[in-house]
Amino acid sequence: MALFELLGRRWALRVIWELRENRHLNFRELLAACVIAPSVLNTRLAELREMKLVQLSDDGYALTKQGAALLHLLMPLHDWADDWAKSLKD
Amino acid sequence: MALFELLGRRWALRVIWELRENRHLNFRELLAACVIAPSVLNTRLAELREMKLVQLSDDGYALTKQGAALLHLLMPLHDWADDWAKSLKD
DNA sequence: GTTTTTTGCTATCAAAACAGTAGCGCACGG
DNA sequence: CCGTGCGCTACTGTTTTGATAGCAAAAAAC
Repeated sequence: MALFELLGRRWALRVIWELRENRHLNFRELLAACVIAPSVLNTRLAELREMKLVQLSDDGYALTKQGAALLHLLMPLHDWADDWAKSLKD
Repeated sequence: MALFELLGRRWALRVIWELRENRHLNFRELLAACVIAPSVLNTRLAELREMKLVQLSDDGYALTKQGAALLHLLMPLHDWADDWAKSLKD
């Protein structure tokens, strides 16, 4: 389960999420979107690039084909999180 | 996205994974299954219990209904990880 | 063609999280 | 009592993260 090791790092999921819908964000936009320290963002981006989930193109960072596929699987999780958050309030 | 904060912690996903298929594992079994420090496992379990994803019953730790629902969404991710791991070797 | 701005990224250092090992307190069976 | 198994804590050292400042290079503006 190398995936758990990758996703079980702070901001990994968040970065992928911010690049949803084929968004292209540059370093500083990602920085602002996540509200994260640049040093951490940089190491996380390096890992995600190493893993071929994210790539840096001319107009900013974006998901690779595989990254997009992963995000696609993550979407239902997002809906679940809403219900879950609601149920926690009880 | 409070979910990202929860899952973006080491071993959180792994613990949920180890409790798949309605398994009931006690503290030491989880310890052995994950190969993790007891202090970390304990804080992770505390968080997961707080989040109502895991519960401690008479015969060990197990997923709550919501935890099981989350795991269910995580399963396809597991399959994807296989393909992904293969494609990384190229 | 030299300032100015923008961009990806690094340096530094403090705080928090994690890892590894030992062991405690409690319940239960004998 | 005494051992066993349980959930869990204490302690110490390492790694990761957080926060701020700033650099080098390229593009833009003047």
